[in-house]
Amino acid sequence: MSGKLILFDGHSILNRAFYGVPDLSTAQGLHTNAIHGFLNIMFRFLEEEKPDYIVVAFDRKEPTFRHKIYADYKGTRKPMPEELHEQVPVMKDVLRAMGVRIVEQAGFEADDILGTLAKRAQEEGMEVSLVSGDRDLLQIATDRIKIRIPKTKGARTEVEDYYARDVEEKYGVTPEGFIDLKALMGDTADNIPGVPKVGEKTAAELLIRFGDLDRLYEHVEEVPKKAVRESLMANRDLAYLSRTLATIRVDCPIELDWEQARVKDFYTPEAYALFQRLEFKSMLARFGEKAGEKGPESERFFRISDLAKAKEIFRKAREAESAAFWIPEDESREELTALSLCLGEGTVYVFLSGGGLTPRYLSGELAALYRSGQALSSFSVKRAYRILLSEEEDVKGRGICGSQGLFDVSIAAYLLNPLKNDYDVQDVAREYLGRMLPGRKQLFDKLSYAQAAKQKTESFVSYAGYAALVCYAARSVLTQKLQESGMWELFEEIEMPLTRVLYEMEREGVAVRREELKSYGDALVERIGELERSIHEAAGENFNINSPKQLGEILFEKLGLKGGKKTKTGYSTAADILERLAPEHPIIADILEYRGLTKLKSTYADGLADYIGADGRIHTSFNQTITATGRISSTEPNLQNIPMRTPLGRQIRKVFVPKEGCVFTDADYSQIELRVMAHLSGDAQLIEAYKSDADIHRITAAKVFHTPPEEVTDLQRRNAKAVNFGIIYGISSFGLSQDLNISRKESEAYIRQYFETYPDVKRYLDGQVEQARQTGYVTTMFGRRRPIPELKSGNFMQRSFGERVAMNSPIQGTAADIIKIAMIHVWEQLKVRGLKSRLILQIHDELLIETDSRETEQVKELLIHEMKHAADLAVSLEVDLHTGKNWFDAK
DNA sequence: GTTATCACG
DNA sequence: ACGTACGTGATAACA
Repeated sequence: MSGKLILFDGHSILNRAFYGVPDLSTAQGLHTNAIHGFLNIMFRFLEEEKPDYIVVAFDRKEPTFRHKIYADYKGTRKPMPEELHEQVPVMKDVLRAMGVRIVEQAGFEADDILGTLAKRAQEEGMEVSLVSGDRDLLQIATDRIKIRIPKTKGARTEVEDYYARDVEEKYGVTPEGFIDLKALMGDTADNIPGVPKVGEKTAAELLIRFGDLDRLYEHVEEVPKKAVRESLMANRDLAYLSRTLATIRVDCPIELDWEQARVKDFYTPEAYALFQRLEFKSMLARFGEKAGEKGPESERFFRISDLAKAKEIFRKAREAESAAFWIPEDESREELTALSLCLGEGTVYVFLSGGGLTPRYLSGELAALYRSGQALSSFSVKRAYRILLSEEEDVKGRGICGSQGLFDVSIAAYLLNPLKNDYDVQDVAREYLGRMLPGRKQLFDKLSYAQAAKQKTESFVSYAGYAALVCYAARSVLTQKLQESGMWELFEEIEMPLTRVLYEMEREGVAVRREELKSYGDALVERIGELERSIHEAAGENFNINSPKQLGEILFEKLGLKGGKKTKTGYSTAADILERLAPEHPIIADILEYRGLTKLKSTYADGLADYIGADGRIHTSFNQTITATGRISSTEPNLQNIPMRTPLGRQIRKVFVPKEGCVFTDADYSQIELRVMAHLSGDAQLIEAYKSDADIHRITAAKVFHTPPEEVTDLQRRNAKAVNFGIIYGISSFGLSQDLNISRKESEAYIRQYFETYPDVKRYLDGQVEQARQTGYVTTMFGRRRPIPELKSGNFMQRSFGERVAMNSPIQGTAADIIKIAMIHVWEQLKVRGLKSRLILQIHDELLIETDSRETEQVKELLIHEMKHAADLAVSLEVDLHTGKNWFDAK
């Protein structure tokens, strides 16, 4: 019999993967990193070797024959961490689902099973590879049994291969010699005793001189060192016992027909379902490749370029129950070179411009379909508005912000699990439709998306078709899940209307004075140069101050400042560390100033300039599916982190200006998160504090420090403020002590006193953690969920993080919900009142309106009103409003 | 592509 | 004993 057998040491590879792969877990909180790592290793070897047979061996938890002869065998071994332990049965399920033969046998270890199978296969004429994470198995290497040990070297994994001759070459002993070596020196990992006084060196010397254990004992008198000789003679039984323990058995009574181990198609429906449950995205892609070859996805998409046919289809579309569409992503024009439309499962049309169809016609038909009131589902409705709204801005009869009946698949998927990175076609298809679609890479092969779109290849048609199909099919599934989880109203009344608001905010953009931005940057350059010279002089050499590595070496080695290591790569040079060091050396102050100025220059002065469009305005993107808590984020550029806290940085806001005839109106919520917490906790003291309409930090300081409010010192107020923030972040005494630069003890006292002052706040926060433990998630006032898988972790750090998140997310999330509601109401009011003023930016608790000078009073009134009344809380929502001729003045 | 740092709420 | 504040995005350095 010939053929190739590959054997895997189950626990050893799983163990290696567990410690080598960063923590991963599913939304349900099941850890999966070891399984993922195992499969990666396994696939890698399978691809390389293309074996005919495969077996994975596992240990059983019952004692083995070794325990019978030596009770302490493996006695020193620590139990497996829970995060790994829970993965073992799942790993076995995965292998079974893939049709991989698992062998385990009571009374024997995986090593014995592997040894037995390897020898048996060799005798039958097979070639054998044995993959294991540890070196114990080297003893069974021969010239036809190759032991393969994956090693993680830096980021890559390398494999060490050992035939018998490689073992001799590297270790100077034969594979059998390995057994005797262990018998003499013992093994702490397995708790094999060995002979006292004999370590690795001595054992190797003895074996080189005498050959093997038997011959060593025949000539034991010839051992030169007295101590060793006597120990050997006194511990003869122990040596032989150790040898037995160390010997891998090759005669286990295993019943295995090789046919049961034959490599078959791993990509079974069972494996698919399991991978999906484990959220193994990249693994599922393997099914996609297979699917591409075999083509079980046999949908046919109708390719349309004929005007008469197109007209007929759009007529049908208006009468269909509902429709889903997809449009190309990177077209900024208000016309369409391609459009796909799904009117029911199996009815997908892909329109391509050219022939009788013009881009103008396609976009017009889609807009008309929207205006007809047809329910439409799509990915990124926000992006689609440029087409949907191309003919007229106001759409009557479609509810708030014209979004009624529109369904954004990505947003729905985001609400159901906001922790994911992507909500694209493949993700949704996999997650909610149980279908693996070919990814772009597979579909377009070497072509980029843009090239494929331009050439309108067959694969482009199928990509477009799938996208519409998925939108259509996902709508009902996602709707049901949103309803079941109590998030339908959140979706329908907040998130969907918001798409329109954000679309128009992005389209409006904000005007930026290019020349002023330039001169702001130029002014920085001079001072940066001065600082650079001064720093290099103080250091005594030129180096790159921007490199934390080089800077750390200069500060902590050359200049000998004490800072120690803080990051895994070297010294930390973060600002808070340097600030503590400032009195030690004048260079520190310069470095901090240099850092601040270069940040302003590169990120803001230079960075923003690249985004000023031909219209003199910056159009950021507001993303609605990024954050875990429900906030929106801003990218390209990020306009939510424009400097504010330092006087110089703040100056940059002067370049953000309203257009001719306008002023800026800027309104921000006063301590919205603290007020939300007062409401959610129902704490009478905190609510009362807010009703008194005074400085909350001062009142808190008075209560916490038992001082009359008017006698509260600045320091006390500052500390109380830090505690207030800490509470919202999911307080920890360590964090607070760091922030205030005080001792752990003092911060603990602050926290204790805070909770004594506001007892229901404590009850509330504890309740959130408890609820998260019970259900796996927390919710905001408006039903938004955040799953917290970290709470199930066995890792203290992860679990603590989960607890803090459980406390913070409902607060941050509710505040995010409230300002979203305010934005929708403000947008609507501007619209119904027929005002020219426009909402242009949102910065979490702040709204900026480019206000027509004749409308300032109206805008002021409506903005304050809508923000204050966006939600009905136990405390009032207060708003600070300013106007100005630029963003600096309006804050 | 990842890491360290720092800008904002 | 563990080693921390919550949520983001952009840049430069370095692998």
